[in-house]
Order: sequence, then structure tokens, then C-alpha cells
Amino acid sequence: MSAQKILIADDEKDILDLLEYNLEKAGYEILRANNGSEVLELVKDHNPDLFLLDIGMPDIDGIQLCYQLRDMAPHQSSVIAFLTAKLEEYVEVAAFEAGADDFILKPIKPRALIARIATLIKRFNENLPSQSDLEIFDLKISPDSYTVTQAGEEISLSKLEFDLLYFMASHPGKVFNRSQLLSSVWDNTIVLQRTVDVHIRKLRKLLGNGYIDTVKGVGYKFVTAR
Amino acid sequence: MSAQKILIADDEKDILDLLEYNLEKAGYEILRANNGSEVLELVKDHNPDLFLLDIGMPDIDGIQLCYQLRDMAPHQSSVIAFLTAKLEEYVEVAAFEAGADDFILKPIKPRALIARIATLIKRFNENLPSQSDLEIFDLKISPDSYTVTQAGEEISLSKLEFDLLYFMASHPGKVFNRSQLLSSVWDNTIVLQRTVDVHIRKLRKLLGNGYIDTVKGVGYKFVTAR
DNA sequence: TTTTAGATTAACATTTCGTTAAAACAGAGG
DNA sequence: CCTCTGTTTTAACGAAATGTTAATCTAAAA
Repeated sequence: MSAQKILIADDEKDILDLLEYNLEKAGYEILRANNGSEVLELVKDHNPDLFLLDIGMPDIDGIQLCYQLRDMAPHQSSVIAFLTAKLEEYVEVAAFEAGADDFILKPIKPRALIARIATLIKRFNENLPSQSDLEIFDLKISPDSYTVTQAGEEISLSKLEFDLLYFMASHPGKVFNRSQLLSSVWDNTIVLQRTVDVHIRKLRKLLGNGYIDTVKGVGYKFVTAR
Repeated sequence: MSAQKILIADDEKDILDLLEYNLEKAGYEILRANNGSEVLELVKDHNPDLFLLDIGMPDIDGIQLCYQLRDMAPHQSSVIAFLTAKLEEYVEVAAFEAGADDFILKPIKPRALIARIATLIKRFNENLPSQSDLEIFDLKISPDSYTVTQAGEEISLSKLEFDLLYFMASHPGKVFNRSQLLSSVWDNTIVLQRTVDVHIRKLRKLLGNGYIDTVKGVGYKFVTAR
């Protein structure tokens, strides 16, 4: 396994130098970008594990950039963290809404930064979502095209139904409680837990029984055999 | 199934009020603690999904508390975030080393806090540190899928039966009295101690004798040999 | 033998789930 | 801007599963 790649972007050379020096010392491979366009350039050829983005860059706004990065590989998640000097609430909220994973304040304190990055990357490594098709029993679940076929027949699912199915079928046998399903599949987590039931029922109605089991008092699981 | 539980701990009432008000509005269930000891008290009966801890509390130091929480088996998988007014680098590093997942600066900005908490919980759920299966004698106890197999044959247990078995089988040879079992396995501790007997009996009926021994006048234990 | 604690059973209470329908919401097209 | 359409969420209720209690029976210890 090669070193983790971190893409750092800032319009101030001093900051880039400081980051590069410290992160390289900590064993990471560094990609430097002086502005948003360079980030997009670099991303094409390299595949950074983590982005450290200044929020205010001359050409592309950091938040914008975050949206673009998130759009490039919708199912593939890398870690995006923002660096910012001025902590303004609306920026922080916007950053998280744009899909940021963390928000780090300047001035940069090397040791703290490295500790923080280590936990971020660790989490990222433990969580490698595959965007590949999923074939299980007679189902073929294709996240790219958002289609599901059952024994060759295409079934039409809504986005939510699809996401729920894909998530559960990605972990066959594993029981999820409703909270877990809500926070993993739903955008907005503050809906009634019973909502999950209804969508499970829809899936069962669409696919037929025998794919999703109820574990009473716990939650639901995708079966391991049928 | 209840909403996500967040345990908030701070020695300032104002902060607690602010947190509670905003987090409840966002759909979380809140547990309040005014100091470290109360945190440890609350943890016994409830199982918070996330901890928001003030780093400087009168009795137990936040970092210490974090270590203690990480040592408690059931909570090794919950999210721990610190709240702190003064950002001092050495504290931040220590916090991450103690197993913290995030480090949030006061003053608290409600919207930002909620966005941040949502991503933390989401990440936690996606990381799903799968609990390890327990293999003992001819039993295989799999908490992930809530299944038990005996010599390859799947046995179907209710949630409570499963939890009780898993708990006891995790500590073979250790005798538990009924109170201990109630507070470890049951959510709601206010049931008769005799209730335990009934469920022990159910387990014996399902698994056969020879797994759980009675220690008269004390309680029950999972055997070390059979 | 008496006493005490545990085992067993069945009735009862509670919790949880499935199902349905209606309300709320969001997006597309006019 | 409004209407139409499909989707998601809420709400209500019955059915089923599960947990608790309490009363009785059994076995072991004193």
C-alpha cells in the first residue's frame, strides 16, 4: 500500500509550504494546488485520499469546489476538509451541506492537524464504499444506472427505494436498526423511524418476500440465503 | 426503537440548555450530565450514540473520561466529541489520542453544530465496526446478524434471549447475579428479578442443558467446559 | 422435616411490526 | 405561477410476537 495522498489547496504559498513540510514529515504524499482550477486539474490524474481546501481561493469558491468534487464520483467518497481563517457560521454550515467531512481552523497547529488528519483518513480507510454493481441471488443492482433487475426483468424503484436496497444488500446478513438506516440512507435524518417500515414494505412488495428479514426489536437485514 | 441518543456533559447550565434545546429540535434524544460522574452514571442505563463532552469539568477530566468510556466495551463504538472554549494544541492532541472523534469549539453555533453532528453520526453508522462473532463449544453467536447456530443449525432467538446469551457467553465462568444481568442486558431495569429466571429457562430450552449453570444463592454463569 | 431458592407454566400485558390510506412535499411542464 | 404527478412521510389500527407476572411445583440445604 502506497502512502496516502493529500491534496492541499491554498492561495498563500506560506501555508502550502507549512502544510507540505509537516504532512510529508508525517509520511503523506502531497499534491499542491494554488487555486481551485489546479485542484480540478490534479484530481484528473491523481486520486487524493484527502483534500485540504482553503475556503477562500481566488478563482473557485471552496464550497463550489466541494460540490464539484462530490459530483465527480458520486459514490466514491474521499475525505474533504476545509481550512479557514475566519470562522463564520454560514460558511461552516454551507461546507457541511456541500459534503465536507471536517472544518479546520487556521492558524494551523501542526501536531493537532496531523492527529486530526490521521483520524479522518483512518475513518476513510475503514469505509470504502464500492460503486460496483451488486449481484446477489437473482438481483442485479447497478448504482451507476440506478436500475435493478430481477431474473433479467427490470424493476423500477424510486431513488430512495434504490438507495435503501443497495445499502442493505451491500451488507448481507447484517442487521441495521432504523436509526442506522435513516442516517445512512436518508438525507434528512429527522423523520419518524416508522418511515423505514413503510419503505421496507415497498421493497418487499416490489421484489417479493424473501430478500429482507425482520429482526424483531432490532431492525432489518438483507438475507444471506434464500 | 428510539431516536439517536446524545449525551451532553458540561458544568455550565446555560450551555446544557442551549445544547438540549437545539439538539432536541433537531430530533435527537438528550441525556444531560453536569459532570463526569453523572456521565458514568447515565452510561450504565442508557446507551448514547454520541457524547458531547466539555473538556474541563470539575470532577473528572474530559480526557480521562474519554479513556474510561473507550474502555467500556459497549461504548467503544459510539462517537465521542469534545466541546472546548480554549483551543490549546496539546489538549486537542490528547483528545484525539484518547479516542475522540471530533473537537468542537465554543462558542456553539447551533446550525453548524447540528450539521456537524449529523455527519459524525452518519460516519459512525457507515463505519459499523462489526462486532466479532463468538464461538464457544458448538455455538456460534453472531451479533451482527443476530443469529445463533448450534453445530451448524440455526436457532432462532428473540432479541432479549440473544442479548442475554451473548452477554453471558462473553464472560464464560463468571457468575452474574440477577441485578447484574438486569442492568447489563435489560433496557428497563424495573422488572422483577425472577424475570431473569424465566429467560434463563427459555435459553436452556432452546439450547439444551449444559451451557448455563445455576449457582444457588448467587445467580447464573455460562459454563467453561461441558 | 422444614425451609429456601430455583424451575416451570400459563395467563396477561406490552411492545413491535405490517398494512393501509391520507397528507405533505417536490419537481416537471404548461 | 399554477397544476399535475409521483414520491415520501405521517398516522391509525389490527395482528403477532415477546416479555412479565404470579402461582405452583421441585429440589437442595439446613
